[in-house]
Amino acid sequence: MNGPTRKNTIYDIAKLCGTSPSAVSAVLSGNWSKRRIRESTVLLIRKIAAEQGYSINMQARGLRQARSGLAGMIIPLHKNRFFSSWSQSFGKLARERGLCPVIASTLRNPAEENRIVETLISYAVDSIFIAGATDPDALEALCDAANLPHVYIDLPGKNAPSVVTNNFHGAELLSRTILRDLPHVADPARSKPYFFAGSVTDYATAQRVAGFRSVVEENGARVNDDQIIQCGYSPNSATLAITALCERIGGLPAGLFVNSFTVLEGMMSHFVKVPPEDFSSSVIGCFYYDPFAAFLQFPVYMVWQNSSQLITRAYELLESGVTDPTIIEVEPDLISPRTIHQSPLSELG
Amino acid sequence: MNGPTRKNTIYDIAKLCGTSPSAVSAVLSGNWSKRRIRESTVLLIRKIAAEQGYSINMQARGLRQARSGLAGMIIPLHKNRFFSSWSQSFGKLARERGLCPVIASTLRNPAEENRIVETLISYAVDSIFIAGATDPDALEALCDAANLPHVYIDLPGKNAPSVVTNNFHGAELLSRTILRDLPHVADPARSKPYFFAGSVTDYATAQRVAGFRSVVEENGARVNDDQIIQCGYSPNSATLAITALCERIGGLPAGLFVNSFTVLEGMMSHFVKVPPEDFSSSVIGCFYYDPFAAFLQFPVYMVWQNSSQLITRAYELLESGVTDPTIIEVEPDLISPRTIHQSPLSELG
DNA sequence: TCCATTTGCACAATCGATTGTGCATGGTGA
DNA sequence: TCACCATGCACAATCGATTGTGCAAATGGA
Repeated sequence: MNGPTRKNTIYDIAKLCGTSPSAVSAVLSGNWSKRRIRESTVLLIRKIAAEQGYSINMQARGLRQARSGLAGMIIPLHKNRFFSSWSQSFGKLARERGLCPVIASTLRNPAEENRIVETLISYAVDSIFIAGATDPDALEALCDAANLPHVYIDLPGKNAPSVVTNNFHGAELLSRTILRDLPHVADPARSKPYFFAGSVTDYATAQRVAGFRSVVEENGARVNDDQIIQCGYSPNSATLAITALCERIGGLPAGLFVNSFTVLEGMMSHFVKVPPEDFSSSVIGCFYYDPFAAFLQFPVYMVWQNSSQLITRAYELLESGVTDPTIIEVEPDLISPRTIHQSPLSELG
Repeated sequence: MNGPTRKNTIYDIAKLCGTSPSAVSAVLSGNWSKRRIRESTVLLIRKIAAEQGYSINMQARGLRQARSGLAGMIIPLHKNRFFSSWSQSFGKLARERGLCPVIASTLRNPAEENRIVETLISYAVDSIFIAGATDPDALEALCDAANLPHVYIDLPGKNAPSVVTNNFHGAELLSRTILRDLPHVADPARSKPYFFAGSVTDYATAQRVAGFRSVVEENGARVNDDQIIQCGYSPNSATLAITALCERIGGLPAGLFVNSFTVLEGMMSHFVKVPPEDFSSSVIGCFYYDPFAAFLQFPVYMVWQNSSQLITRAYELLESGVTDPTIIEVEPDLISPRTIHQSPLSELG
């Protein structure tokens, strides 16, 4: 509208109104009553500011107030249904609080994780949500040095509060279902449930393996080492791993506990070569929910992790000022095959 | 390490080094040679700054330089494979340029779109990528008033450059495949291909319908209005729409062109009730790629949109200083059923 | 030896907001 | 009439960086 040359400031508005910049600031920042600005002045300043399309410079405000209004979050990846549902909730809650969300992905690269947290600190974010960090302790040190409130999501940190999915319960739920439906197979090697783990050194995976183990033992059986298969998280290695297993035991196992979405994705490349009828002697569960996985050629039980709860609890922790390493657990849900799960965000598709 | 009370500034570092703050600034911002700072001084300042864990205050720098180093992007939704692959590329390229990505989701709400762009302007982002806006012109006005460079993604704007998928070509590719494989069905109502459109007022959808129509007419047939079904984008309404169509024409149509991921998701609720053998007289294509959709109970042809190219081109436009309403088109690829497409990002799973 | 450069910084203004303080002005009560 | 208080602002310092300018000391050439 005005001049494309420069954005206007409270000084410009003040000149146009015939008032001082401090009056403009007081009016536009909402504390004009504290400063006893006359109502007519308030209206005038508001009118002129609106006419001029004034927009506050948050850098200047942040500098003065030592509070940026930015809410930081790091996630491993945007391009992932799981993490992106966290960002979605995070962004929503940030906006509701008048904050501007800054969500950066680290690509699971520890060096990049550090750099990104440093960047967020440079921009003076008021808090950080750390989700799926590979080296939480290093980030912890950075945040502590900068005196920056932070909360861990899904992977607990040492000296700060965390919100995690109750992986043990979720794994129990899924394992019980698998064992309940476990078809009878004569071959002992094929009659057992197998756990495709990605990597058991992950916090979440370790908890899930524990839940799986507990349910198997509840049923009077035992879990041998060969039932826990660590194939990493890349689809390719998952393809190789399931192919190798099926060759070794002479077919699909009676039960499959798949720990991750990418592992299931990789298995698909093997499954398409399996005759459909073979799936009738196999029950598959995945610690992950996907609407298409719900409609594959064979039934898949899934676990849905409540991302909205996860983020809501994390904000609550932050706002309650907790800094102890409290851990809050959120319960996941079991989703039956051929079910479209209606998450609170699903209508946004 | 030091005091948890306050972050240290160039003034603190200067005091510790016995130099002036301007020397510290020059050294840490990299233009110490321009300012003829002695090398020994450079090393000293760097050493002390590192020891103290100094981190620059980007608010102060941005205020002074009138350049924040923030790269803004708005998308409708994080929780969507499609948009999140854009954010992934956007974040990567921003980081490579030393920028901090700020990606906000608008939930397709025009009011929120406006508020978010205003917020980004307040934070003085250096540029904005506008993806999937519902009201591009309103955002255009805001950006123009703030003199802010911006590029449109996937949906062209009026007065600024845009990068879009070549929806016409993509639709031609998919339509040709559908028509090539179209099974012979006696019933004329069932023998035709149907286009499930979401809403034809969308720019992208209109282009795709045109591509579909062009291929059908190339084959000497015509597209009747009842072949273009506008069912919105919610899974629920898609379920109802496909159910209604199948009832009306007495079964699955010979060809189905599904315009969107969420529409396909909604159709699944109907498809699971369809006997598997019925799919043999039907060919399905979807303008969207999903690894699980690649392995459904029936074959689905898919179109993969090159998100990495889309974003790369957009950065190129921005950096070349183009402000005309140029439109750059990126070619999509056809993906056959039972194929896992290896996108440049897929190894990150 | 002396003037002219060059070197190596320090000083102070500046970006645009917030905020502590101070000061006219007007009204009120004694 | 005068002291006194409330009202309605304006002034100036401040946040932490950048940057134009100035100036002493060192260096070099004649």
